[in-house]
Amino acid sequence: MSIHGKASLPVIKRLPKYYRYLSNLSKDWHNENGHNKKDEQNISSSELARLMGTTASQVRQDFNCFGGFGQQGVGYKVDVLLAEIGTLLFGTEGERLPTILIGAGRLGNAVSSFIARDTNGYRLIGAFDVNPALVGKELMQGVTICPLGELEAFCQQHKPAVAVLCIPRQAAQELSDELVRLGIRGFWNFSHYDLSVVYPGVTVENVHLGDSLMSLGYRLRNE
Amino acid sequence: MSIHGKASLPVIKRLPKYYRYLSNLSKDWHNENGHNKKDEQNISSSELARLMGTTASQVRQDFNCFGGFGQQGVGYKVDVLLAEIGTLLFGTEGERLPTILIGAGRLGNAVSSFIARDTNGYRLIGAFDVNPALVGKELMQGVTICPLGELEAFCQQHKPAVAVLCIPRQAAQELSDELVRLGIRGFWNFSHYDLSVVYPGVTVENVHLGDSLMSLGYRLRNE
DNA sequence: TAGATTGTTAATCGATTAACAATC
DNA sequence: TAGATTGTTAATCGATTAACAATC
Repeated sequence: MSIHGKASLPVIKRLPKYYRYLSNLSKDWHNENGHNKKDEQNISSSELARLMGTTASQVRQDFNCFGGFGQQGVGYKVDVLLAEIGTLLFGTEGERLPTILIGAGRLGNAVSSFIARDTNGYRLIGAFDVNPALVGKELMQGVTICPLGELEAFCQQHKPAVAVLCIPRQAAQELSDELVRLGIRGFWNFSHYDLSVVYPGVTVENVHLGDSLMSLGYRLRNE
Repeated sequence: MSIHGKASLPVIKRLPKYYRYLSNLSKDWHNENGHNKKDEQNISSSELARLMGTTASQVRQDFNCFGGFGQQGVGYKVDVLLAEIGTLLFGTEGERLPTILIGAGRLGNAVSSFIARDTNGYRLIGAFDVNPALVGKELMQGVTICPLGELEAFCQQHKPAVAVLCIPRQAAQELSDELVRLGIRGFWNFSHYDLSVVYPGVTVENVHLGDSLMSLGYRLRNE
C-alpha cells in the first residue's frame, strides 16, 4: 500500500483532515436506515473535495501517493479508504507509540486527557514533573506522576518514542539534549522552544500554541 | 510600514518565529555587560538565518514585505525589527483583540491562563460554559464563567472579535453559525471542527491539536 | 575607498490544478 | 455500450533560493 510512497509533507499534513471527514461520512451512513448489508458507501473525489473545500485533483493526487484504492467510474469505498488512512496514521494496534508527558501542570493535564480520549496511535506510559506537590498523583489510570529524576531510568526500561512537552521554554531548552540522548524520536512541543533547529535529524512537530494565535491576530488586523 | 503589504500566508506564519528569535537575541544582549548605552545591536540576515535554520534570502524577502528596515553593509537593528514585528503581530496597546472563551473545562482553563500569560494582542473578556458546576467560578481575575445563555447579550454589549473554542466537536458545529452571526471574526479552534469550510469568508485559525499529533505519528512510522 | 550586507530581480523548485486517456 | 470517475501526465502557479547591483 505505501509502496508508491512519495508523500510530501503537505500531503501528510492533510491526512488527518481526510480521516476526520471520512469518519463523519461513515458515521452518518451507518446511522441511516435502509442500507442493505451488502451496500457499499462510495464517494467521488469531487464530492469529497466539495465537502472539504479543496479540489478533486488534489484529492486524487493525495490518495495516489499511497496506492490507488479507488474504482474508476464509481469512486472510493469510504470504509476501505478510512481503514487505509487510519493504518497510515495510527499504525496497527500493536504499534501504538509509547509516549511520555513532561510537565503535568494545567496544560499537561488537559493534554494528557486529550491524548487518552481523542487520539489513536499513542499510548501514554509515563508522566514527569519537577513540582513535588504533583509527584505521586495519578494523572490517569495507570499513569502516576514521577519526579524528573526518574526520567533516565524510566526511559532505559520502557523506551518511549515520543515526548509531549508542557513545560516552560527554558526548561525545554535544558532538557532537549537529554531527551534525545535517552532515545526520544519525536516531540509534541508546547514549550515555545525550537527543538527542530537544535536537532535537525529528529522528527519534531512543534505546536507553538502562541504562534498560531499571533498569526491569527495579524490576519484579523491586516486583512 | 505595512505599505509594501503583500505578505503571503507562509510569510505571516513565520512572523512569530522571527519574533521569538529576536526577543531572545535582544534579551541576551541586554543581559550582557559592557555595552555602551549608545551601542546598537545589529544582526545580519545570514546570521539570523543560521540561527533559525533557514536561508538569508528568505529572511530578507520576508522582511521586505513590510518595508526595508535594514541597513546595507550593517544588517538589521534588533530592537527596531522586534518592535516592528511586534506591532504587526499585536497591534498597539489599545488594539488588543477582545476575546471570549467558550468551554471552561480543563483545556479551556489551561488555554485561558496561557492567553493571559504568554500572548500579547489579546484581551480575554468573557468565558462561557454549559456546565452549571462551572458557572459563577472566577476563571481569572475579572473573568467569571457565565452560562451559555448569556452569550448573545454579552456579544451585543462587548463586541468580542475572537472566540477560543474548547468544546467538543459537536458543540462547535452547533454553535458556529451563532458565533459568526454575533460578530465573531476569528476563531482559535480546539474542537476538531472545520469552521473554515463552513465560513470561507471568516478568518479562522484551526488548531486541531489532534491533527498535528497524527501527522507526527505518520512521520515517525514511515520516515 | 573597500568590505559588507541589504533590497530586488531572476532562476529554480515544488505543490497545486487542469486535462485526458484508461477503465470500471 | 455509454457514463462516470479514476490514475496519471502536463501546465500553472506560487514560494523559495540564488544572484547581483545599490549603498551604507
